[in-house]
Amino acid sequence: MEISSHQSHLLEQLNEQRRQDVFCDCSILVEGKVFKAHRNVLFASSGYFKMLLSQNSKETSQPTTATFQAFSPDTFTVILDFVYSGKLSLTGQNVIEVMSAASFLQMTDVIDVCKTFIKSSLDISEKEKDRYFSLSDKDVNSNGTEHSSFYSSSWQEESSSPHPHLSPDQGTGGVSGKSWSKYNYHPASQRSTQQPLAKHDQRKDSIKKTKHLRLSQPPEVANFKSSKREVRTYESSSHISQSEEQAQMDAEMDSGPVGYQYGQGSDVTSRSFPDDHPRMQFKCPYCTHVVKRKADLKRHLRCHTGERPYPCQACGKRFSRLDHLSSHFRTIHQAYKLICRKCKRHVTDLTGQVVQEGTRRYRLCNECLAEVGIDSLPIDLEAEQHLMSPADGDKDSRWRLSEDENRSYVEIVEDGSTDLVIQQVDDSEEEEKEIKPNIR
DNA sequence: CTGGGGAGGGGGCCC
DNA sequence: GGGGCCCCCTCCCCA
Repeated sequence: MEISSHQSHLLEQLNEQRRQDVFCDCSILVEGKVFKAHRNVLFASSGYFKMLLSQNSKETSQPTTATFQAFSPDTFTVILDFVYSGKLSLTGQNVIEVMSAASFLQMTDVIDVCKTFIKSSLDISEKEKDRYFSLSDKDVNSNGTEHSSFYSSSWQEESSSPHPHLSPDQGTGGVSGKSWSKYNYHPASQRSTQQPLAKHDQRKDSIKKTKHLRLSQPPEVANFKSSKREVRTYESSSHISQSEEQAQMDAEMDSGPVGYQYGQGSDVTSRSFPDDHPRMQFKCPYCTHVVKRKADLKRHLRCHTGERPYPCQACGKRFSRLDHLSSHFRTIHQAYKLICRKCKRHVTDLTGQVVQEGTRRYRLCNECLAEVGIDSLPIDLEAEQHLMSPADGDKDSRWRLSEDENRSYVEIVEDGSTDLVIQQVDDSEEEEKEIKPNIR
């Protein structure tokens, strides 16, 4: 026999105990404000606390204290209220900081809700939403919550390793003495967190990891991806009514715009970036990257969303940035080195072809091509297909091929002065499949 | 095994 | 705000 109200009642009781400071065995100090809580509850709700308390599980006799300085008491209030009630009070003003705090505290549910909240307000995310929420492998948890696919895939792929570099022992102040008192949370701008990856780009994992570790920063830094992975591995006890949450989020969205500006108020700026003067900052909701310009954030976000709106008209390979497409086109399709890779003789497009081998493209003269074998797929044939039938999502006239440009790739190659034809398209599923082999 | 080069990708920043 | 350039990094391939 099961009493359905038991869980909520229990949580209410715990929340009441917290308010009255009854049996609270944990103090969290956030910018001078002390929050009382129960270790058990924190342990069960946050991967961060779980690990910290696990490290100090033998020291249960002493009340513990944690100190955070990067997020505000208000933010932690939202977090703590969620822990004890399952209700997350998100607004356009606090969502970034709540998400940042949640990512540090490894609270997956909160992150997901924040992510959805932000995503729904992002103009660039419209088509991405379609992709992630309808086309890609949906990840629906027990509450019916949808997770963006790249998050879930990342977690699943690497769910085995406990985060190696997020250890309380490596903490900023370290875990002092018997407990984790003085365990400080570094400002977001100083953290090196792992960025969630686009699902198709697993290789970047190692790239970014190495890069970020090298660039940074204190070793105690929480790895964003691995943190979430860890949290997911743990059985999170923090539940949230998604329908309620969605309704709340919708209400929030209706109430006002959600900006990415991080630190509109000097309070936020000075808190999160203590070394900086109060100025406009744009913080990535997926990682701790901070940029000065909104356009740069928009560009940066593509590395998280996997959006590649710039397909190469010659080979179909897609790029997240126009300048990368231009660079690709110059180096690959406007080949300056008109020499046969094999015999090193000068070769034109009449006497040879551009051959693709894996990600490499090079020229071979017809003779060497015959020696190598007919099986080598001339890239030109493939490219011709693309040029002859531009992508369907060509909604913007400025991306359209001009009459002069709208000729076969063979023609273009023959004159040796191929012009870059740029076309911005939607990321439809079909196209995604079509070009997938080209995306590494 | 190693070093060099090609290619892709991300960030900063100027125009 | 977008385009574009520069710089840097990593991965991959090849000699």
